[in-house]
Amino acid sequence: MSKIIEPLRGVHDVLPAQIAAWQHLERITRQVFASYGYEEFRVPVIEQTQLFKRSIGDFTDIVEKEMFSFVDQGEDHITLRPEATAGIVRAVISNGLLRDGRLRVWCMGPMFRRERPQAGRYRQFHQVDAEAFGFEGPDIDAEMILLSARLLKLLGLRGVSLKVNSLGTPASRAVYRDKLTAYFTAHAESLDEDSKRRLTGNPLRILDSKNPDMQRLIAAAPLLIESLDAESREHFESLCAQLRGAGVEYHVEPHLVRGLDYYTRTVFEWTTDQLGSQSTVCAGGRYDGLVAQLGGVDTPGIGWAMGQERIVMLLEKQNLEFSKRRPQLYLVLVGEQTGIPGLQLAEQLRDAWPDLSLQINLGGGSFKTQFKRADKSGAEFALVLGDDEAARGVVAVKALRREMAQEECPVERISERIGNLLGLKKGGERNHG
RNA sequence: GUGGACGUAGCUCAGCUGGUAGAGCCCCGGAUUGUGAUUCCGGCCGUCGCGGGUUCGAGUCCCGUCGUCCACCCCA
Repeated sequence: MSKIIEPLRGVHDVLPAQIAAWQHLERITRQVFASYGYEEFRVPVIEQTQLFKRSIGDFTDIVEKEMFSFVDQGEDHITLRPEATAGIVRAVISNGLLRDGRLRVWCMGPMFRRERPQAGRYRQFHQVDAEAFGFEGPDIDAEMILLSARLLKLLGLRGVSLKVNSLGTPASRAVYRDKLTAYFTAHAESLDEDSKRRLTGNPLRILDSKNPDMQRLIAAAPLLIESLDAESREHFESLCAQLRGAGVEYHVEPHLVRGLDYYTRTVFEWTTDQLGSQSTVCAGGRYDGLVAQLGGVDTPGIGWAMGQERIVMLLEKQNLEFSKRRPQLYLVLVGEQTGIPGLQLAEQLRDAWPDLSLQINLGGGSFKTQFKRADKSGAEFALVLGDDEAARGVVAVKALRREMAQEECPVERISERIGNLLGLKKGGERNHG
């Protein structure tokens, strides 16, 4: 026996027992995006390293130390995407999708960051991602937030709250940044180590510090919202008015800063207090300069990302139950001559009822053994085909979890009988998936 | 990247101050002829994360390493 191979650090398997929560999330996601008229978009998980450096920012933690980057045999510099926006913007430009001027899309898939793992923070993790291009006004900001709110609500989650803020235009943010740098420099002796480091790199991040000793200093710092240019202020106020109009609760959080360089004006974040320090479940913002920065026609953009693992953790924590897909029928086959008739019976039933789930006993076994398996499968009914039934052209039907006497049914009438017993509909469900 | 806790059967865990491992669940089989979930009986399962060291002897002590988790950093 050779040594078993362990999974890489920070990556996880989603086991069959956990899949119901994931499928619930995926189903609701598709449903909600469809209800807002967003189209699904699928883009590669690998891109040129340069793409992320240019979009996320050279001096962000993500680019500086968290990317899985490598040089392939053709000497291309490749990176596993650490987030979705950059790739989507690239794809939108590459495919000329902005010729229509406007675009609303979403995607779902794995992201990769080489961080120190923790519950709710993994090296391969998954995000649901929404992006919209070509909308100048705050109406799209409101729609994006409403969409995320609806998604969280339909997932059944409780205890998430919304924070919003505006970072202004790059120009007004630069003015604020200078003010802030001056303020913190004047109080440099009270800064902790992390904040001293951030003072030169990204002083806005100091505002985000969790250090209790810093809170006094931060509270007295100049507010970004006071440095906003008039247009950004108006944009933000309009957004807030729309949120109120739509009945969405929010808090203006003047210290809310996103870590990626490309954000402008609106930023927002949904958080929970149920996941320890990994409290953000969904976050995003506007990135008006990014498309131009990546070589496209200057087009405003906005987007958000939702951490699927974090959502699933919340679903599990809140004990939300999802209907498990289990077989409705288990076909017990005992005897020398029942193999082929059994297959034919199963296929006949599947032909008749596309939505039927039927598990066939494979590998033989005594009646007792097979009934044990039937029970464990979760099936509603066991169908029994033994030599005796096969010879007489009948199938025995036994209810496994409801009061009903065992009965026999001629093979030619079994489809109809099963359809009645399980309440199946011809042609199957529509709207599935 | 920094600090800390933990790591024993598939799962949940027990194993006192060092003497070469246990329970429950799960799984498999049986309780007279072709019928499950209960009950009873029996059975399988571990290089005690990995590698070194101390010792006559280590799951138990020491060092290293890998992994998980917590906080920070950062972020979804």
